[in-house]
Amino acid sequence: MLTLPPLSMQRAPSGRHAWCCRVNKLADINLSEMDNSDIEVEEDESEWKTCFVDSAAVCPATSPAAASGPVIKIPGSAHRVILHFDLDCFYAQVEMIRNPALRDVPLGIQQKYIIVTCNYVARERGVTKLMSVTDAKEKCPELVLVKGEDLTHYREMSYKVTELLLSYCPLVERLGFDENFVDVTEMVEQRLAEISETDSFSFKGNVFNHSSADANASHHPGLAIGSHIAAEMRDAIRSKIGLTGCAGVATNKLLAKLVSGTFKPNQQTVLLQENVGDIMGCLSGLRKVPGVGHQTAKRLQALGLVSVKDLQLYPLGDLARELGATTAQRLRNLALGIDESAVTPTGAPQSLSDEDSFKKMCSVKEVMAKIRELLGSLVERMHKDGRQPQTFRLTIRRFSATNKWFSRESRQAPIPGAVGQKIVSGNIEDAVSQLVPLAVKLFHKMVDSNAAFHLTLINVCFSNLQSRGPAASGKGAITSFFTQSASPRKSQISSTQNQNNSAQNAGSRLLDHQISECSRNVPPKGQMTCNSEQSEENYEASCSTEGINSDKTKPPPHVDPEVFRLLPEEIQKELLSPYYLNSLQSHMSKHEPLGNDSSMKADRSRMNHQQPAGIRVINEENVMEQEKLSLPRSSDCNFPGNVDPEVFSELPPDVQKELMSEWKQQNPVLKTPSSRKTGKGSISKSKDRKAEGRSSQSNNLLKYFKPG
DNA sequence: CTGGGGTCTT
DNA sequence: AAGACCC
Repeated sequence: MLTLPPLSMQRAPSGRHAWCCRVNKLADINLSEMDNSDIEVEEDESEWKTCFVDSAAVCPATSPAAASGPVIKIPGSAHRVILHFDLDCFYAQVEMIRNPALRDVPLGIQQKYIIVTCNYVARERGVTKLMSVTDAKEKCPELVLVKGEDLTHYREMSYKVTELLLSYCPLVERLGFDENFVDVTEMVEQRLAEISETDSFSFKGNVFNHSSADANASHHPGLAIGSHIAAEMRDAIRSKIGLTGCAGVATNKLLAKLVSGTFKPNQQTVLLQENVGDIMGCLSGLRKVPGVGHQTAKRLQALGLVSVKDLQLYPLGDLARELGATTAQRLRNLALGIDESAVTPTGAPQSLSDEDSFKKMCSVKEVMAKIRELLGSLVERMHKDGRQPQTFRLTIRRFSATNKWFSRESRQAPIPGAVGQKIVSGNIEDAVSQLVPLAVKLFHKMVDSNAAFHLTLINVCFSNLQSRGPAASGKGAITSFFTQSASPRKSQISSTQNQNNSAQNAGSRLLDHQISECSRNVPPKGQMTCNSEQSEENYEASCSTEGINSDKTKPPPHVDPEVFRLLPEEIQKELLSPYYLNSLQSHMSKHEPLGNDSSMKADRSRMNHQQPAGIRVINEENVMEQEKLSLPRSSDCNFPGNVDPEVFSELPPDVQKELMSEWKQQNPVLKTPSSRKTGKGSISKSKDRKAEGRSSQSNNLLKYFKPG
């Protein structure tokens, strides 16, 4: 079934600024062997030249006729504006926020024997990602190490970033903890419609392979506006959360991701269609293409393909014979910079797992102890999530001299309902006690404990996560908003993504609505002159969410939720005050002593701006004029509650001020009652499973978006 | 002496 | 259940 965007997507009758970009894109690539599939794509991509702004009216009539193959394509899908955000040395940044004294020292985040990431001070001294501790200490003896095996803080900060992005736009897809894709096509169209003809376009940040002289933004209005949106979002991430990162602006996920890494750190870059060939050609090898992993690269190398150009020029038929038609086409498209994949809202996670690796474990006793330990933290996380896991999986890695770094084995089993309910209700101890024997049973399906064994990793995982039924007590408008049943999933074909879809987007749509109310006074264009203090005031006056959220306040971790709910709102608020939480925190924990440096100066942004080799670019302006650009958009983004007051005092005054202003609002958090759709009697085929899962989980997602 | 997570497909 | 991919 093909679901088209509703015609009610009211678009101002502005034909004037339609995106009449010149589309030379693939012409830049010197392809001697263009075949039919390329032509099809070509037609599709060029279509948007001619039918843009009034696409809602044009699409239904034209798209079936235009389709040359079995796949129906909507012209609107060709002119997407996709952003990719990539936080700078994410774990290191989180640790530097937790302890600002780390900002000025070379810092490495250590997991076992590996430096998984490091700050830029350390990079200046030759430390790199995924370097062994030994090598790193050799390169940089003063390197300060922080253990990073516990991902809790990183996970929390990661979801704050995703939530902030969701407050602008519902189409946010996570990739790992530190990257997000955002499809801002609709936002761009909205702003385009509001633009007056006297306005001129400009790019924010870098433009790949262009200098300021020749990057003409008026030829690329969509990307130009996208670059301003990206700048606003990056600035929000910095001012509200305290993290810096890069962004890429392009017409698909592949290109957005590739271009976001061309200026690092803390910069952003636009890729124009005319430079697609350039950026693909710049890649040093096929492995650099996202989607081409180790195995695929090896198979391609066996065919004599090592560069992106090799793959572009390799006959598609030959490739299909080796890898299958689908994979062949996909890989070739990737090599050409073509990627039609949609930005799929990630929603709440599909699984939660906890693992530990070690040199040697050979006794059942040790195994049981480790399983119990892992289960303890996993069950607690699962409880906080609120959903009930239906499946448990145990994974091990055995030591073996040959092939030791790969190959894990796993066994899984259903979780008895009673155990699942204990997790949900918070009976952690009992749940763990009942899960341990289950895990041991699975363990013995893999390992004969009579014989000798040698494990190097154990992983425990909950999956098939199901939401509870609606909360017993009526909670008002928001709850009913969330408890709508899932609507039929839109067809995959529609990659112009319909945001007015259903409960699936309920949470972010609510936020989105608040935001558009907020931003009505904000000039749609990037060159705004609004002063941030005034913006904050406007925001507080017009966009408070207190009334909506006030009965969903979540108690601090040390307070019984039942008791907390009974307290007067004033008291609740006081308990939630960051100062209260902080004072508690400072009594309960202290910072790790810092190896050598005691200069507590919190000097942010001494990042050096490096240029990518062999790429001609310009730094059009200093991208972030931070103080001026901040837009009052996010409705409920709170700085982490577990900030030490001392740490806070080290922050730069401007950041402190912004944080204070955030905290003052201290938006109580949506506690999400969840909806459980009726099974609908389907043995969900994996395509549907994804859709169903996402829609039922959208409300749970909010759980990850609350202040610690 | 290559983490501790995740995703989706086969 | 394994294997591919991503960070």
